[in-house]
Amino acid sequence: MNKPAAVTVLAWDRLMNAGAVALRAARHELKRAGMPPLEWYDLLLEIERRGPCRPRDLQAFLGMAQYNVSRLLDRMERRGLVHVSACPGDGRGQVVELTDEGRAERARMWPAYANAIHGVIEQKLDAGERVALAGLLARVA
Amino acid sequence: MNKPAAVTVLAWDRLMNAGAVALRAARHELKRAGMPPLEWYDLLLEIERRGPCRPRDLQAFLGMAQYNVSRLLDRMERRGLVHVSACPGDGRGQVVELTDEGRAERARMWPAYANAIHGVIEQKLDAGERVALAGLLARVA
DNA sequence: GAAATATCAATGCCGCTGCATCGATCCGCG
DNA sequence: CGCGGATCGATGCAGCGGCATTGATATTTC
Repeated sequence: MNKPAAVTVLAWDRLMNAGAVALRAARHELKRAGMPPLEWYDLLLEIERRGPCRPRDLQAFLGMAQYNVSRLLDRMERRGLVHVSACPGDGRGQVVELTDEGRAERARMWPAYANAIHGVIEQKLDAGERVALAGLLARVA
Repeated sequence: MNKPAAVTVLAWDRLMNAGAVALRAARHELKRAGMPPLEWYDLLLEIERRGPCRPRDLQAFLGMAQYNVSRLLDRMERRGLVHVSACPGDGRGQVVELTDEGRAERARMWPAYANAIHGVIEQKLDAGERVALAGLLARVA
């Protein structure tokens, strides 16, 4: 069994904590602005960046569970943010693409999201620290 | 509106990512070992450290929602890990304390939890980096 | 080319979370 | 003391997430 050093546990605790704080902040800002849940943003942005893509790819890129992608897409399609169609060349699969409204909604969400990012990162760390943090966290994930 | 700098967004992304990775690892290890959910550990540890305490304090210390504390305690009491009794001096309140079984369960959970910590932090960062990371994250949260 | 295997996505079931609200108790102020 | 407001914790309801399984199609194997 691995008995982690004290500093390891400290870093872990702070990571869990900072992660929770960041999550809460993002959700709070989005809710405050009357926007959809945080997960929608990630999905919308991913599709916007990659163009039309398949659910199983979104699943892989975003690290989501298969059934969550399935249901999330379902909800988002019902609100007209994405369009899901059969995949040419693979009868099992689908292709997901953004609607104009989806693109617009993503853009509307950004300011609220940005507020959270600003409050959690920009307001608390100077430029050098941000670089250092990004570097260290890159090695973790 | 605050338009965060690119490095700010990068740090944010990596924080969200690392946080998710850590969470997944911890939950995975606990599940693999047939242990209770991650949240139970935090609650058990908090009570173990502070001694008997009141739900509303646990709520504050752990940053949980009131109703989640309430229901979590309820589940844990039913499994015999904590004991909840009326609070002397405040007819509304309660006092929560660990049972022996609660203490034992917390101890049993630790190795699985430690595996996750080891895999996410210790295996990926050297001692100096761990200190640096802990320092930076402390400023965030 | 037929049968076994793997991949893709959906879904029924249950437990947990978020939200709003409630009942009970406590506290402050006149 | 008595009333109004605050605090503590529980809970009904609805929505989301985890798990296991299914149905459909594609791919591999012989």
